[in-house]
Amino acid sequence: MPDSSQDPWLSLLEGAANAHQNRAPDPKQQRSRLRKQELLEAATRIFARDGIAKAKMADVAKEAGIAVSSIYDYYPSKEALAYEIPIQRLAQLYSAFLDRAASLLTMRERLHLFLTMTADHARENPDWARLLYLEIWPSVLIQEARVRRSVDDFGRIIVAMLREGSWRGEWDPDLDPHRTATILMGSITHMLITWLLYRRPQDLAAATGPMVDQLMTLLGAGDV
Amino acid sequence: MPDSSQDPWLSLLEGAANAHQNRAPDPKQQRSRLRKQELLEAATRIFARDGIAKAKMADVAKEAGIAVSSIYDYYPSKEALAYEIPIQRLAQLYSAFLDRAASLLTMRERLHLFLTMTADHARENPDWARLLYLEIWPSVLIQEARVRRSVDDFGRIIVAMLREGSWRGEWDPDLDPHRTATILMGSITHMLITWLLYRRPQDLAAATGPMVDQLMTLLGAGDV
DNA sequence: ACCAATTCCGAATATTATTCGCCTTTTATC
DNA sequence: GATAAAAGGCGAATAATATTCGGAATTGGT
Repeated sequence: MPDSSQDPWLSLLEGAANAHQNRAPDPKQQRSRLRKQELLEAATRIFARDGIAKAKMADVAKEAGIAVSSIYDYYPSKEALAYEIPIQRLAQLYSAFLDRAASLLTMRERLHLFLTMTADHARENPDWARLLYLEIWPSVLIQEARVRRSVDDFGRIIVAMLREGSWRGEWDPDLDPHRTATILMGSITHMLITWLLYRRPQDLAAATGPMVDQLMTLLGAGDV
Repeated sequence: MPDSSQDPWLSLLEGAANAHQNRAPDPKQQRSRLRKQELLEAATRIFARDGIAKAKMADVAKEAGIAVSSIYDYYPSKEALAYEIPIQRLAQLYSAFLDRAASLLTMRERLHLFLTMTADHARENPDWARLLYLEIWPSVLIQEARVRRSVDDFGRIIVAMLREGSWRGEWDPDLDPHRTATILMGSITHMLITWLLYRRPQDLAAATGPMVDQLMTLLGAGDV
């Protein structure tokens, strides 16, 4: 295990990758654990199709093949059910990035990878992405700490990587990390939103590379 | 009046500035027209505070000082009421930009002004901005043509200005206008979302200039 | 095989958007 | 300024749907 105490961005990332851990223990019976996961996946499909507000618990129950009232044995409310969805997969993304980032040498490469993986992750999980980017990310209503943290970690990771790169001299040390992070995150999420709503660009995978390349030019050249 | 047939971006902008025109005629009685506007403003406050989904029509009615059932004399549903809000003010923004853009000479200056005015408009109308950027813009659910058009016009205007600037040689003609527009819009809206949710940066007015400047460097230098 | 905990479900309950019927106010016309 | 027609206003139903409740069925451990 790398010594994360030396790298603030790394320890932040490790924390984010583990943030999905429930405080509540898993259900006792095996049947229940399976059902809980099935239910979450059924809910993802229904919520992505109809939007959280308009989706009916009756439809979720039918999709999952259980009774409406049984949903409440697993999640206390429709909201709680909806908010559980992004947490798991965001943590997966952070975790996968953690693995692959280790073998890279520069922060520039890592930043490039992080943005690319974010787009790929959305492309591979479009239902989840609809829910996250179109409904949950910008929601005024989310007070629940775990959700907020998962989402905010995204920005914190980018800011930390930008700081680390400045420190290492990979780009202009005067670059404002928050402003630059806003540009990077905003551009990627806006590309994803456009794709989710209109399927443009048609070939998201092909469009991601040039987009990230153009964004990286913002960083300019460093003194290395 | 300028000859908009020569400038695609200009005719687009003129169309957008007039898009708020209702097809339905205004109510006959003056009392009613005032009430309708008051109701819209009361609804803006309540929806911004609670979110559209959680806001109660009873609260909107109380805020507006009328009976719940009277709301339905003006708007056919809660959704229709919510969606009316962004249309009006977006058209105001486009219209104000149209006025001020006329006196500028370069597309670079116009693009700069458009982005700056967008941020200022949100800062001056935070309730409206919460509704637009946090709830309506990314909503999966919006099929209503007028709302969708108002929002999409924003992107179309930027793309048209980018094309015009390329044509005039103000920047690299190979710049992909859609990709660049995604970066510009995404960055600005993400900055606004962060401000609306967390009030960071604290001084949005002061942060807007540097943000727009940094974005404009993406365009590079042209052959002029 | 049996017990206790868990899971499941149909039937209430509660909340809230929307509709309805009737009364009041305004506007137009003379 | 009287009157009728139209528009505006509201309290009381109605309807849709999230959530709770009580008890039956299932499971896992012994």
